[in-house]
Amino acid sequence: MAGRSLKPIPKPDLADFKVGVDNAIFSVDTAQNRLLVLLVMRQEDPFLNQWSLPGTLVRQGESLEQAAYRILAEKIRVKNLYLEQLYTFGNPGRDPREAPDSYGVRYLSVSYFALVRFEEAELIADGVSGIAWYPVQQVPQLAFDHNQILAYGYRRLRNKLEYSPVAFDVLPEVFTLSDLYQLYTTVLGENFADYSNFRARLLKLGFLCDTGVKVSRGAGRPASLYRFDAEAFAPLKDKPLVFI
Amino acid sequence: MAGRSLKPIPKPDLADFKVGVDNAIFSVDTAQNRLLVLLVMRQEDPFLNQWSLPGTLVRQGESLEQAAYRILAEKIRVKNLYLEQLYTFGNPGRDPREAPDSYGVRYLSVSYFALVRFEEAELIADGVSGIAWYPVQQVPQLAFDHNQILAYGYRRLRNKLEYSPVAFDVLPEVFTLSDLYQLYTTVLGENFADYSNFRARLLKLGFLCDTGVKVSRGAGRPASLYRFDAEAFAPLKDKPLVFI
DNA sequence: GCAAAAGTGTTTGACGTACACCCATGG
DNA sequence: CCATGGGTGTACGTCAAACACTTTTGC
Repeated sequence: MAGRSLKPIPKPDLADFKVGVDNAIFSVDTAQNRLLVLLVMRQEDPFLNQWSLPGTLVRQGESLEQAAYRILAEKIRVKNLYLEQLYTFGNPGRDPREAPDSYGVRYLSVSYFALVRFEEAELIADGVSGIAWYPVQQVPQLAFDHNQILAYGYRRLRNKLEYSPVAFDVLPEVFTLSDLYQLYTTVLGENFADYSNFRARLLKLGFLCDTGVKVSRGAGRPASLYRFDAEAFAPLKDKPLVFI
Repeated sequence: MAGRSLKPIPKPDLADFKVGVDNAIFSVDTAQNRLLVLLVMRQEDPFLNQWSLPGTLVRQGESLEQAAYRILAEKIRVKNLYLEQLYTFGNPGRDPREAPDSYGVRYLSVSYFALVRFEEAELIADGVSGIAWYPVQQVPQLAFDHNQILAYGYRRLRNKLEYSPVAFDVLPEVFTLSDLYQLYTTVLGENFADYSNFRARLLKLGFLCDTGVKVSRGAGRPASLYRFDAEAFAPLKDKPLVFI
């Protein structure tokens, strides 16, 4: 009825989108007890010369996750990492490139959250663009709504640590229980069990096996090196766990 | 260097997107102890005449959440509900409308998760389209990747129940503790504390207040009607809670 | 009175919390 | 030998699990 032509009635005013992927990439510098997030200096408009989360626009034939891995690989070289989707921000007007009359293309951002091993993460500086680890407590004003994305990622990181074994994706193959404890305190603060109880709980879970090898770091009794036993952990997967 | 023209170097092959919002809308039929999800019969290609989650494409000037509320309001009339973003699916090829040569527009889906009160939810049947509550255990093959979205939403629902007060968004103003317990068992199965312990734990949390009013349903001792006290709950917000 | 549903209480064991204390090394 | 960090043990309180039992209704 009252169609404009022979073709089916056109959909009312659908928005056209470009889709971006923005990564909140965290790492833990246990030596300095700092939780870091990777920021890059924008090389183009909008927000030229302002810090932002590393991001990219999704290309033809590329999945969202592929885009997330691509942007990550462009910025750092890393062997071990944990990555998962975070949240999707798509309010109209969130990107200045959208025409002010709200006509034209919109920019949607699918954010990803990543945790990488600080010691092995090698930043790829191309000599032009700025790129740096920032302590999460000291990040400046970021481009777009990236501060919001970062806050979201930070919250997710803290939750993940409490009930999933992400820490082991980012620790070396072998590590001391102090290393593990320090990672937790750096991310979560001091507001949880002391080392003694943390140690007892983790060991009782049964997926950390003592390699027997001792390592001495400066003064004090040498620590045992432990290994995360993926097989022993498998049955606990998807079970409600408490690492706190 | 080697730019094609005076204009800045064009971005390599960015994908163009339409963005859809798909809702996994759940409700609990406590009378029959069934967890239901809302399905609609598709009226157009692709997947004509196949069941799917209610969805829509995002319009100009419309936020993702607005689109989620719009599609929900088109299908059911409901006063109380809980809604949150679920996950974003954007793999190339997830929608048959995408040209097979992977050139042309892509269809991305931002999924939302909703919980509504079954008794007050009034389905809007326009006489043409099919719309129905399906027990989650009996949903048929759905259009697109909607079975995957549903599985994702179902998992989220179970998690939410355990550590957040979503149940009270979907219970009547006053309710018996049995009502509450039945809602939990319907969603989570029987694999948690018995009624006695459930009751004791919830009451100790202190945000359920006894109205004093009794209600009798058939045989058996009449039950007290309780009310969720939002003020008493406020300090517990964002704290790790266990409703199990 | 009896079945059915609501509500109370009690026992037990597991576990988190907060400590005190022993062990092994470097300087 | 002592400071430093690693590692072990214990005492206490809290709470989840299981279950027995009482109360109040309909029939």
